[in-house]
Amino acid sequence: MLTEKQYKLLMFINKITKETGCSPSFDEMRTAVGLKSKSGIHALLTALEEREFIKKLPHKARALEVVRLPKFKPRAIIEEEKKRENALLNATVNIPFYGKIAAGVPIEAIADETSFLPMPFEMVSNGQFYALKVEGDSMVDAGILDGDTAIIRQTPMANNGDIVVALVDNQEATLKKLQRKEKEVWLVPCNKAYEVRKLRADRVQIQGVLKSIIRNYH
Amino acid sequence: MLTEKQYKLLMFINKITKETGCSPSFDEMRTAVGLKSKSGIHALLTALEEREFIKKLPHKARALEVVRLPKFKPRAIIEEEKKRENALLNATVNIPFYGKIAAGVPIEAIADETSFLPMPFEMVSNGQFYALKVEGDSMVDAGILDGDTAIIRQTPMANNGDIVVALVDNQEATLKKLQRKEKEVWLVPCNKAYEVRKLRADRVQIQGVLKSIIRNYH
DNA sequence: CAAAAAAGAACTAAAGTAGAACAAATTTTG
DNA sequence: CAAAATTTGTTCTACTTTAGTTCTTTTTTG
Repeated sequence: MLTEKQYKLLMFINKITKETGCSPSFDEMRTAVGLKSKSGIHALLTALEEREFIKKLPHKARALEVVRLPKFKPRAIIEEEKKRENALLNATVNIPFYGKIAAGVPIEAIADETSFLPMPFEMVSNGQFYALKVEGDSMVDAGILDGDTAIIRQTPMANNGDIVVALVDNQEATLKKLQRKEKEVWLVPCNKAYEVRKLRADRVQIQGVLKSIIRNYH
Repeated sequence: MLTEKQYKLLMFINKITKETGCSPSFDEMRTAVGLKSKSGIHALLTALEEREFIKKLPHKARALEVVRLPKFKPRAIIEEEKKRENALLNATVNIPFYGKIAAGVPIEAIADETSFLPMPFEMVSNGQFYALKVEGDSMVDAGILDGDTAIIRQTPMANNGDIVVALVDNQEATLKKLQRKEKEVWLVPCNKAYEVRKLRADRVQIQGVLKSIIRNYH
């Protein structure tokens, strides 16, 4: 069919002739296409004529005729097709499964050697999510058991009362209820057998907020 | 008719020309079809021209034109498309969402007015599943909280210790731990505040076994 | 192992860009 | 109206970039 420049020129000629009833001059075309010399236009016109998109009367001024245009789909249709394709692709989203939490390793450190967990698109459409396997019983009173899968929204923003993934001293990641007290951060377990950890705020980094718990039996 | 590669290339050319009005270059086609060398494209184009699917001006850049499209897809393409479609369909399965349990209504009775819950295919591939919203706190010690979503495998077969959906007297459906004792069925809550219900076996009907618990925060 | 497909490299050609000289057409004007 | 002026189109050269062709070698595959 055409090269980019040929296409651009053809569309310009078509537009001008439709609008004004007469062909553009070489200099007008030169400007429109963005060249500094007319010779380029001449070459382009020759190419267009060779491909039978225009006809021109040689040695006549402003004597071009658009014979045909490349047939293409309207933008709207193309975009609609893309949307539909996306809707299908979005049926599930694979979120990274980072392994166990409370394993004493920052989450970034294990971010590569991951498997993936397919999640329904609706559940994880807004934001970055990842999954962790819960280890230990420190949250049983919140209905979070050893072996449960936690779906975490990756964000440093959390409110008091949220259950969060907290990284302490860049070392140890745990899932706890968040409670900020002045310059301290309290990591509150949901199990009377455990104690609240009260830490200086700068020692704690929030790596995400609990969005869902999934537990599989058998 | 056409080989897989020829078909793929033809469709690519068609798509690009329709979308942009310009022909793709050899390198673009090379990438699209998945070759590492342009010579292969040349061969494919020659074949396509021989079969009169395209016209090309030799020794001109981006001067291809699609003359016609094939009526039939190569078998390989059909199979590939099916595979991809299946992969997407399998990505999630919609399982029926029957509403609340412990609502005192047999599950069949509400089986029609349902919404659906998309579940990753892997989780619900073997068997018939449905979802229920858990109501009440009778199972909190098993980490099942009020408002949790229970994914149930529809089956009358359950083992001692399984958490099941039990229908009592064809009336009242509850989620409890199962314990069979001789001719009795015990429905064991997981909350010290509740009492075990000991029922004659014929009064109890198992409607499913708990497969998963899903809980969403916020 | 032979035919087909693909890769790779070398080569050739076209496209794009620019500038200038020139020729033909068109318009202006004396 | 005809010469002059001006606009417009053509052609040539030169150079860079992009693209297409062809041939040989390698790999794949039936």
